[in-house]
Amino acid sequence: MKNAPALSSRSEYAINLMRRRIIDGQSEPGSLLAEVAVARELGMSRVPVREALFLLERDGLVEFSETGRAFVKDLSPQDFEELFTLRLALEPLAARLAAPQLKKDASLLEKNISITQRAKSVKDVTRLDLEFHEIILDASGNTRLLKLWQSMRGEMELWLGRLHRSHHLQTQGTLSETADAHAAIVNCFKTQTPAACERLMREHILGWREWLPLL
Amino acid sequence: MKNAPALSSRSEYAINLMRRRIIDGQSEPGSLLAEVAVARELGMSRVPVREALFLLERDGLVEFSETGRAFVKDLSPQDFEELFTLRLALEPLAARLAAPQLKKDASLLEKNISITQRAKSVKDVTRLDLEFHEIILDASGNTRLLKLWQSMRGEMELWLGRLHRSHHLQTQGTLSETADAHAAIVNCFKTQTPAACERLMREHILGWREWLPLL
DNA sequence: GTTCTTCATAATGTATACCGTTTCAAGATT
DNA sequence: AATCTTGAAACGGTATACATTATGAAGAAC
Repeated sequence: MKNAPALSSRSEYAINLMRRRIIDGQSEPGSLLAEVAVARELGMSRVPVREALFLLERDGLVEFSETGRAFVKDLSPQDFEELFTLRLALEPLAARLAAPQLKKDASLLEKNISITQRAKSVKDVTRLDLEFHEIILDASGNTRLLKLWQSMRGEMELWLGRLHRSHHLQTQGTLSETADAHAAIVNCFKTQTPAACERLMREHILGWREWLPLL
Repeated sequence: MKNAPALSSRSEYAINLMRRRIIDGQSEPGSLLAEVAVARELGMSRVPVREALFLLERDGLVEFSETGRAFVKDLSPQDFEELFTLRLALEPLAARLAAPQLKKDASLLEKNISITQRAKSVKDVTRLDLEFHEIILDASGNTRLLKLWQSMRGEMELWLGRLHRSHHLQTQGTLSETADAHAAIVNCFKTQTPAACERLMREHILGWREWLPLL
């Protein structure tokens, strides 16, 4: 038809494009994502678009009405509180489970920190921060735990993106503080017990929450 | 409790049927669920079947190969351990969050217990047990917490179903013990603090784990 | 002005058809 | 016997077409 779908499959292409548009705020929260309109714009049929919308709903970036229409998710402060509550429940657990593995090999975390220290934009640091945490979830060895966390990641990116666009968070302090806090966590993994790692991660998440504008 | 698109009839029908077949063990673990075959058997086209398979994957009853073929999930003991770990993380939290609400009104829980006391089959008690817990998750007021739990429910039913079929659990003791334990939890909600409810729920989940054959 | 009705439009639900890829077993090769 | 080919059948990815329902604005009734 029109433009060649770059990535492996069309639905994957549709997912990535819509995902970015939603997180970057190009798609208005609450706006309708009609299958035909999206399909025509992306140069494909409704079928892969439909599939993409299903997967984006799983990631919390899209929500369906009772009659099956897809809308760009409009997160509320309460939604964010829910996400925070779940991070606080899942991440310290993941840190404890991952501790034995990360004590042996924390190279991925260290590499992430080293890149973070050189990062310049808030956007990059946000992404690297999430990746740091995801490395830990992955190292926990609990595939379901990882998947649950990943299912919330999109919503967190969405929330943080909107926050950055509206509030212009002060970047100077947070950039280095993020790397420092992460370095402390890595040190804990290398020298302390799993229970200690769990406690530190809990404090880290609590601190992260304190940081954000209350809105 | 509506999710995703309307699923007015056909895809919903397909979901319910396949779901039951998988949990009841009529569909062999690891067997292929080819879209054409299922569609022809259920008297519909591939489209609603395809949608049903996607949603069943979200519920952990189906898994896709890299090339997109759907198979009946084959749970391993490790899978069950993961589920247990997550229940232990999420349910005590839910109990604490739900405590204020349930202190005011525990009628749904009490009704569930009353039905459980009169239940005869292990199958019924298993279902009522899960419903009891889901009532608490629902009362927590955290919609994401509830959804995460629901996404694991299918796998738990699947595991328990296979367990019952292979081990013939002794039913006499567990039937009444389930109702008794649940009654104690309700009493805790009505008279104790949220933190106490959280601790009791943790003990309850740990006890539940002890019960099951190790396999 | 407000509420109810109507109805064209728009959107999803579903079916069918085509195409490319994967699969797997029969046959070839060593 | 074990391994490597190979090709037809099976299967999923996608497009298109049709069916059904929801939506929302314009008009009717009060």
